[in-house]
Amino acid sequence: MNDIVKTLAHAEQSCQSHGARLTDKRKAVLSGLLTSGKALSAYELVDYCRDELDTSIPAMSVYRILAFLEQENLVHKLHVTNKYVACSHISCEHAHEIPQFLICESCGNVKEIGIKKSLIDTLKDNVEQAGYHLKSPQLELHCLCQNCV
Amino acid sequence: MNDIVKTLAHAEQSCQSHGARLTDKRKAVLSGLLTSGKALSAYELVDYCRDELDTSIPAMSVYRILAFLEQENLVHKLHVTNKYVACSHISCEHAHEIPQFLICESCGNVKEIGIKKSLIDTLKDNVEQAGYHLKSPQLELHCLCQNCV
DNA sequence: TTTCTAAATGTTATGATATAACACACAAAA
DNA sequence: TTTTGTGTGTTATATCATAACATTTAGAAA
Ligand SMILES: [Zn+2]
Ligand SMILES: [Zn+2]
Ligand SMILES: [Zn+2]
Ligand SMILES: [Zn+2]
Repeated sequence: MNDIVKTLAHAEQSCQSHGARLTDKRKAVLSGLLTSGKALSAYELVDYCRDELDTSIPAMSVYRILAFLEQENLVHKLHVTNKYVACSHISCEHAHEIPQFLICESCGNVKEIGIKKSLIDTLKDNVEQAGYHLKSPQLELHCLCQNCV
Repeated sequence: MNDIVKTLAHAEQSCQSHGARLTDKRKAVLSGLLTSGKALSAYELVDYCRDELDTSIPAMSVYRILAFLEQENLVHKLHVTNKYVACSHISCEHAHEIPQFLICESCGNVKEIGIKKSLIDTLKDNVEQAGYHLKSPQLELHCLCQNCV
């Protein structure tokens, strides 16, 4: 059983644990993201499912499926690029925290990291000092990955 | 002479200082952003120029003008919302640094802040530890402003 | 099993954001 | 005045996303 199959099994487990259903189509979309290892647009996922899995899913459905997967914390949306990535912690036991992303500007690879809480706290302080309240410290940082530096 | 007119004069000065031209149309777009005080989309700026300034500028031109204004550091693009804001430091003398933004999720107001360099350095360290290289530390944070908390 | 219901998916239309390609206008330089 | 480059207009099209309504399907209730 390869990693992706294992991860999909974990994802299914996680959904079932609170009565949500990871259907075949939802699995197809999630596996597309897991396989590519990078961020893909909804329409790129339509293409992937058609070309690689021989599964036709209209764009509208892909958007709905992505919304479901986001809710389940199996997928995250990158707002800066309007693309979607599989969560890196699907197989982890710990509760999911607010994620931070390093996005390679050159090749599109994305790494989901946990930034030290102390740094986030300092950031929060900075924001409060400016008279605002930080709602979601999801950072999406423009980077270069090791291969592309 | 009100604040916006002053700021526009500063902007014109700044352009002239290196041979760039702040044309009437470019001024119209910039003044739209300055007047609104919040982030606007390109198409919202088309509407603003038509309705408030009686100046018809096609969307294509607004995009080109925004690209010009960004290059001049007079405007910044918020990637998370695909909107544009006037720079808060147009009238400042200091060189422009990479900006950070607090975006109110509720009312759309945007505050451009300078986050402490030490914090950004720590962030950079975190990113390097993850094997990536931070290219642009422009942060765009989802917040609530004082009015909306 | 059959019927009912809610969830999931399909279909069609449309809106919103953005860029490409080429034409035209106009101001500064030669 | 002619030339040249910059700015702007026009049209077409790509890309991202949602609304509204129809149909299918899975699971619960009868
Ligand atoms: Zn995650
Ligand atoms: Zn890369
Ligand atoms: Zn600025
Ligand atoms: Zn607000």
